[in-house]
Amino acid sequence: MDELDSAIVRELQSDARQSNRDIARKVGIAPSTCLERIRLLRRRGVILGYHADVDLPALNRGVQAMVAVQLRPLGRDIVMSFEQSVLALPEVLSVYTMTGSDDFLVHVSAQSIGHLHGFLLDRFTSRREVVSFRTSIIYQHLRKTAPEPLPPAAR
Amino acid sequence: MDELDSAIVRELQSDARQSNRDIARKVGIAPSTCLERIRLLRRRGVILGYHADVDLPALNRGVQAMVAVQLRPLGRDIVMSFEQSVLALPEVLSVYTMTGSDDFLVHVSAQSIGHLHGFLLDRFTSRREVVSFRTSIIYQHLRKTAPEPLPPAAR
DNA sequence: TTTGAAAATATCGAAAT
DNA sequence: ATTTCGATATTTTCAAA
Repeated sequence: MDELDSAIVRELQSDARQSNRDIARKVGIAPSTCLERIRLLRRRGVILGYHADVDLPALNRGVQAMVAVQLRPLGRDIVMSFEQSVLALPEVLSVYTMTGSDDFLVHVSAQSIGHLHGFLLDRFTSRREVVSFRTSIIYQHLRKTAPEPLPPAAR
Repeated sequence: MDELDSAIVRELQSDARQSNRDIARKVGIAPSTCLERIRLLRRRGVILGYHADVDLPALNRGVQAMVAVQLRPLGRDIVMSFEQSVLALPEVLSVYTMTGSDDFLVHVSAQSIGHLHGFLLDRFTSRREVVSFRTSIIYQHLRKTAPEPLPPAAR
């Protein structure tokens, strides 16, 4: 993971669909070298995948919310089964498992406030392991598409 | 946004770097048609971009946290300036602006717990508009890379 | 939407730096 | 280790049907 790898990763973060040739030119190496570097980054698990970022309203998902969930008892099986089954629901975008008074944050999106409400009533109130949940509507979600490597040593 | 567009979007969500030709074959149309559809999806703003998904530990970002922030007063200028300046910090991955007792959730990652602590002390305690913030360490973040379109009508 | 042809690109091996 | 070159396969791209 040298400076070259970082530069390649940065390019693929900002536009994953540009040609290998363009990336090679921008970072200043031969296309064959670039191709091999990208393959290694993929194989080493540095690059996990390439995904189109899609406008949520265009997918009929105009309303976003964050649901803070408390689960009891907090056994391994119950936690893992909750994570997996919740992530499998169409409305769910991601699941954060965390410390603190809430055990999970579930990022969801739905067609409307009404659909969101129905979804929560159907999928969360019915779960016996869910002790409580609080829902916050998301006005805006700003995401950084190309997080940079952080410096290793000093501060 | 017909069934064909959905199929193309789904392919680009799951692997944004596969060739137009492969996508065309999978969804059962000619490559030229597929190319034109992709261009239109891009121009219409359905597809916002293509981004490599990078392993956070490989970027020296082994520790993730969610910071719930309260801001006062909640004027437009203060809110927007907070969102932008926070997102510009290297450690910040995304900012959720929301309803509820917390005004923002800031998703951050850092080299270590120590770095995270230092970052929070330096960048949040010093802000006069930040009334309070609570930090939760994220054990795991499961993200759905290909959210599907939700059905338009019934429930 | 498709076909077909030209241009651009990806891919690989081998040799060179 | 990386690069350059060359040769081939694949892909993109666009004009025309």
